[in-house]
Amino acid sequence: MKLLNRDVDYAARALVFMARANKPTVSVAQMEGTIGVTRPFLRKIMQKLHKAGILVAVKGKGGGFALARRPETITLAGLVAVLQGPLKLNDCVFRKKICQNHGACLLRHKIAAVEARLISEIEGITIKDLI
Amino acid sequence: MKLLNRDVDYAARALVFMARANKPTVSVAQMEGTIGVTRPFLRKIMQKLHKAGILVAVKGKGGGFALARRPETITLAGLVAVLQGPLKLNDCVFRKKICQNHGACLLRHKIAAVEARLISEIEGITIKDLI
DNA sequence: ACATATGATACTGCATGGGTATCATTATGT
DNA sequence: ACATAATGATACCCATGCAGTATCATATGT
Repeated sequence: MKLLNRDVDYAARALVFMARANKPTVSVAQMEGTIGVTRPFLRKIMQKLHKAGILVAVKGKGGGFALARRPETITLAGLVAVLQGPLKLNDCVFRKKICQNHGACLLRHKIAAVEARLISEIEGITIKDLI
Repeated sequence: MKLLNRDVDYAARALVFMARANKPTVSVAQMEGTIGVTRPFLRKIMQKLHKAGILVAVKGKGGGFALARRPETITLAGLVAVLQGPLKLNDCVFRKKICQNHGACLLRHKIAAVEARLISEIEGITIKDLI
């Protein structure tokens, strides 16, 4: 099981790169070498971050992306939510059925608590922490 | 992302069933209805648990499985280890390469800490807790 | 012998993640 | 105007892993 998929991993690196760059915009072409990923792949990630309001995009020659917020307000939990969807440690196999098995329900309950703590931990990690 | 796959989920239910049954052995046929899973599928899970030393198996008519240890010593972390492989939240995309990106390494470091806490939490959940 | 168990293994179908390709749109510089 | 450099949007492919099935071998109680 992976907590972070590659999108989140690359996104974190790209955002750190941008936070350090201290320029109006940074293009994907300027990052791809350092990040170590192909341009189309990184672009797809950046576009998702843009749609999510984490990045500002400037089209056209000389354009690129910029952080839409300060690094300390961009959390790992936010990146995970955008690039992986919500964390659901608690994906119950019962789904639509009514849960008759008390043991399993206790399990849900306990896992939900673990999930909540996990989320609060990754909410506490920001891009600023990674610079 | 799922913390627990179905194997672990069904395994937990089966082990709780067995702990409650208070019989020398419980066969898969006796459990399948309550657990809500087909016999061959549950058997595969039980066999893994047997190989891992969590269950004792008795072959032949009237046979079945029994817990090899007391419920309070069978942890969720143990089931995960057997049925999903080790938790690696920290699957670094750099792998063989030397990590040159400081930001990413800070990320590893922080995720490793999260992982350690997560594991200790699921080590604290036992079958006895679910009965 | 037969019915009932587990042991072991191989196979299939499907969902997901990782990654690529393509075309459209927008802005800049000459 | 035109070439260039950038993002926007989408569709697609492929490898992997999960979920589930099927089959045969082995052991045991009646």
